[in-house]
Amino acid sequence: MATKTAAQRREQARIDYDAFLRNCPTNQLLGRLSDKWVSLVVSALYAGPQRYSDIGRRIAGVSPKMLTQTLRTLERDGIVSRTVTPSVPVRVDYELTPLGQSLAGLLTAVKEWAETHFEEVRTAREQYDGENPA
Amino acid sequence: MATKTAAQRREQARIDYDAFLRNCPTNQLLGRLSDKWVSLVVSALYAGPQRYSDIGRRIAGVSPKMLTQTLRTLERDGIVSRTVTPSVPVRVDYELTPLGQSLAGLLTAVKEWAETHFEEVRTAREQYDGENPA
DNA sequence: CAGGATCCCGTCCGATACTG
DNA sequence: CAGTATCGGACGGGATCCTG
Repeated sequence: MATKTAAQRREQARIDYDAFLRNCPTNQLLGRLSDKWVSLVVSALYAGPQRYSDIGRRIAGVSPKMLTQTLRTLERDGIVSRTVTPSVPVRVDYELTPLGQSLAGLLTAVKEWAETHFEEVRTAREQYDGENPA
Repeated sequence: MATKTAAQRREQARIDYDAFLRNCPTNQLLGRLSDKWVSLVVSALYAGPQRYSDIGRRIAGVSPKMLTQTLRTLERDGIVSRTVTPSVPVRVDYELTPLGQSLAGLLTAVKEWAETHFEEVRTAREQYDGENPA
């Protein structure tokens, strides 16, 4: 049979739609920006250009792996730029691009919100947990 | 032996420090806010109070599970409030709390940044991929 | 309508060890 | 100093089915 059933057509539509969603560009990008390490790295660089290890020292608890990984994707996305100075030992500096600058203010604001409103969130949690016994 | 070796002391310090980091409150909170679904839900509610299924319809590709899970944690954190109207069928409305309102502007700004600057990021990626062969 | 429960697979990421 | 490589456990989150 060359014709498809309604169920088959619906299934195909669902597959197409899912593929579209996975490729949905802006959602993908938002997913990238919605990353704890991205926020922290970009906020750190907001203070000015810095070396790899300086960034690592500024951000508590980041592993070399995540730091490199985050910096690489940010470089690929045109948000940070990477400059290698071939001395001994090697020196690598990172800084925000103009595009990155435009983002940094926003992410830093979110980070600062987390810092300033943490107490309110904490008390909200306690109240919620009190009202909703385990 | 009651005394500890230097290595043991260092190890203990590392464990304590790790525990501190895991509990580091603001970083934890930032991790929560740095969530794709949180951004989308809060941005959606920024337009005003809405029903569960309305939010689901506004956000492309969200599963009931993630929607509920996200709304629950946001409610627990005092960012959204949940109102049940016991009719038939049941009706549940969500809206931002004042605390949530103060956050929503920031997250919406990030979401809009992703939408407006997507093209720049895309071309940056293409250039990067061209310069850095696989 | 607004979810809860369960299964389960992919990926994230921390720990560890090695290199130019 | 600034990474790279690999392993393995944890967990996010989609699919599916069920309920008040």
